Parts: sequence; C-alpha cells; structure tokens
Amino acid sequence: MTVAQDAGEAPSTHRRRPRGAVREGLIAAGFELARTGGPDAVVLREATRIVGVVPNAAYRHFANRDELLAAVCTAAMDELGARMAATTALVRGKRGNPSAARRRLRAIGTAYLQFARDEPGLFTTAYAVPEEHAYGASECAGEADDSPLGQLRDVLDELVEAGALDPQRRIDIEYPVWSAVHGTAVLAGQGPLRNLSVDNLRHLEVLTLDFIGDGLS
Amino acid sequence: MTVAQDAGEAPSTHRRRPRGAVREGLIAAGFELARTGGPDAVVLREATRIVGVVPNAAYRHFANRDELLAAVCTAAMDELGARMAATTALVRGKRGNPSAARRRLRAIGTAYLQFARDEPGLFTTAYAVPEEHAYGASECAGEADDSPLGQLRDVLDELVEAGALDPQRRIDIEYPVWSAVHGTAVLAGQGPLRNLSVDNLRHLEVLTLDFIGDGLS
DNA sequence: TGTACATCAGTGAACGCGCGTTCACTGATGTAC
DNA sequence: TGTACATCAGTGAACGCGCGTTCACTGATGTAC
Repeated sequence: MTVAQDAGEAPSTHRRRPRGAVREGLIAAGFELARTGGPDAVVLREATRIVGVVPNAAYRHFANRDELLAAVCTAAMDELGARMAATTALVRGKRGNPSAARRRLRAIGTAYLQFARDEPGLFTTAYAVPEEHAYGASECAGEADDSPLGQLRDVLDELVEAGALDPQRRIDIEYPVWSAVHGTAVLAGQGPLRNLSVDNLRHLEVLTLDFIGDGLS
Repeated sequence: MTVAQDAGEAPSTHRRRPRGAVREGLIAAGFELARTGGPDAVVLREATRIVGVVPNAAYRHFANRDELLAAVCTAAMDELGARMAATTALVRGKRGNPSAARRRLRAIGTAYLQFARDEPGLFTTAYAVPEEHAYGASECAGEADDSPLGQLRDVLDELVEAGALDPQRRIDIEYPVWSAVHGTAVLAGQGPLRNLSVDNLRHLEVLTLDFIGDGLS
C-alpha cells in the first residue's frame, strides 16, 4: 500500500528518496485520488499517506493544500490534452485534405467526450481550478498550443486551409464548438443526464458532433 | 440577523411559528447560502442559525443535510425555470408565427445564460443534485413541463409547427442545443473563461446563440 | 364544553471525526575553503 | 582531499475548527371521548 520501506532496506531514515520524488509522488497520489473522487477527494493527508510520508512533509513542497490541488488539476488537464492529441494523431490524411480535416475535428470531439465518460473524476478535476484562457488568439504565434482549446483552434484553422470552412465563419467559432462538446460532457457526466444507458449516451454524443458538423458547413 | 425574537414578544417559547415555517425557512436560508457560495455553502448549522433555531431542530424536517440540500437544489432549478418562463412570456407574437418562435428560442437561451451569469451560485446548485431527466419524450402527454428542458422542447416543437424547423431534424435536437448553451454557461461561469470582461462574455453568448440558430435552419 | 393524552416540534448538551496547519526538532546532503 | 557548516527535507506531537449527528428532555398543539 504505502511506499514505507522501498528498496528493501533503508529503515525509514531521512531523505532516502531521490530529489523531487516526494513532490512528484504527492501529485501522482493526488491524481489517483482525483481519478476516483474528483477534486474534493484530493485530500492532503491522504496523499501523504499514499506516498508514505508524514502529513506536514507536504509543506516542504507545497504552500498549502490548494497548491497541491492546483498541480493535480494541471496534470489532469494535461492528460486530457494528451489523449486528444493521441486520438487525432491516428487520423490519416495530410494537412489540407478537407475530408481528413473534418475527421480530425470529429476525432478531437470524440476524444474529449470519451475522456469525460471514462475518467469523470479527472475531467471534473481538470476544470476545478482552471487555468484562465485568454480570449482571442492563442498567446504566441508559432508556438504550438497543446491545450484542448489550442488543439481545437488548430483543427479549425486546418478546416479553413482546406477550404472546408469559410474564413469569415471561422472567427471565434471555437467557443460555440467547445461549448457544445463541453456541455454534453457535463450534462451526461455529472448532470441530469448521468445514468443514461451507454447506448443513449453514445447517441447523444453523436447528435452533438453531428450538430457541430452541420453548423460548420 | 436572526429571527430570534420575531413578533416583538414571545420569549423563545416552543412552537411560536406557524406550521411548516421552520422547514420553509431552512430551505429559504439554504437558498440564500447557495446564492452566495454554491451547494457547498449550504451548511445545515448555518441555515438553522439564520432561521433562529437550534441545529438539531433541522432533523424534525429533514433526514439529514443531503435532504436539505436536495430541497435547495430543487428550489434553485425551479427559479431557473421560472425566470426562463418569465422571459419567454415577454416575446410577442402568437404560437405558430415563425419569427416569434425563433425569438422565443433565442429568449430561452438568453434567459438561461443570464441566470448563469447573474446567479452563479444558484446555477451551480441547480445542477448539484440534479433531478434525472428521462431520455426521450417528456413524461406525460398533455402535461406542461416547466423545467428548462421542457420549455426548450416546447419552443422547438413550436418551431416545427411554424414550419421553421424540419420535423426530421427536430428529433432529439434539444440535447445538442441544450449542451451548447449549458457549455457556454459553465465555461464562462466557473470554467476557464470566467474572468472574461462582460463585453467578451456577451459576445460569447451571442456567438453560441447564433451558432444554434444557424444549426437549426 | 371540558378534560386526558398522544404527538409534534422545539431545547440543551455533547460526540467523534478528519481535516489543514503550525511548531520545534534532527539527520542527511551538498558546498566552500 | 578533508573538514565545517548552511540548507534541505524529513519526523513527532499537537492545535483548533466547524461540521453533521445523536441523545434525552419538555413544552405546546391538536384530538377523542
């Protein structure tokens, strides 16, 4: 359960772990707690128990519980971004191909909804202490933005390049698109539509993705 | 602050309040707590303090804290429904007029987003212990459904009657529409887009409502 | 119409819980000379 | 290369907090005869 006596020997002396291991361990522990129970389940004492360290040791690495939670939230958001990127990468067809671009848009939405369905705790946590997104264009030109919103913007840009989306219509369209997908995730995840059967859930997701597809053509 | 000595006299004797007043008072107190701080702020002891009653008195009216919270959540959802209905009622034009129907759809969405913006605590609370909505048609034919989803269904039906929406396209379209509006409310309310300026917020809402309008024609 | 009694709805006191957080400490690590 | 010392990162003990909840009680209300 705990990592109290790892390495076999080393009888609980000081600093037997490599540098930074406790901090990483606390985040990892918090991540697992969040996976099971969402942000409220990220309990500082419980995280230290999992790592096998005394509660106040956490204060060597975080100013307080909120700072730990923030780190866990960031990790959850990164995980969402990573899964979206992985799913999109599977779509064949080079950039500029209209059909491929449309499939990539679909893949992004599907990955987002799948993450919310498979990992409700992490999904909620990702948005619990949200980074603020600046409204408007992504921060620096030329810099790839791996955030969910960044990836969505990228594929919408590709849609324009491919001639599958009117440049005029492109402006700020990421927000309604994001909203539609996010709303479905929330309503079906913790909202009044949780407890739907998997079949109905899937149908709902398809409806939303179709709605978005129609709205863009 | 408290209602300790209401009616001037009556020095804290038993049962000086009319029947049901304490129960209603607790819900009202919880409602105000939720308005300020969302569902987590609905603290049983605090509610009894506001009503001017001893903490355990609450257990004469609710089995536990969750039951009080559930009552408060229902009240919050009712409030949302009431505001939507009030806003929609202001739209002129009789049922069946395509332009009026479209304006009523818009009004519903606007009211939803406005409630989320003006009363973030109540909005979150409304969805905190959500009633489950059955997937599919509303429960009993002929019975008016005042819930947000019920009102949305109603105006979408009107759109079909008015010939402004293809009956085939009508099927289950309430879910994507609801999702888009709800997603905007959540992202802009507690999500990564909170802290946007009011102007940007309004623009976002307009974008979403336009997106829905386009998606339906 | 008056009385006896069950029920309702409040009081007062107390509980245990687990949390986040603070304090003073100490041993291990890394660095300057 | 060896030693002195500052810093880092852990320990152990303890706190106060406010919460939800339970218990035994008692006065007011409503009802049956």
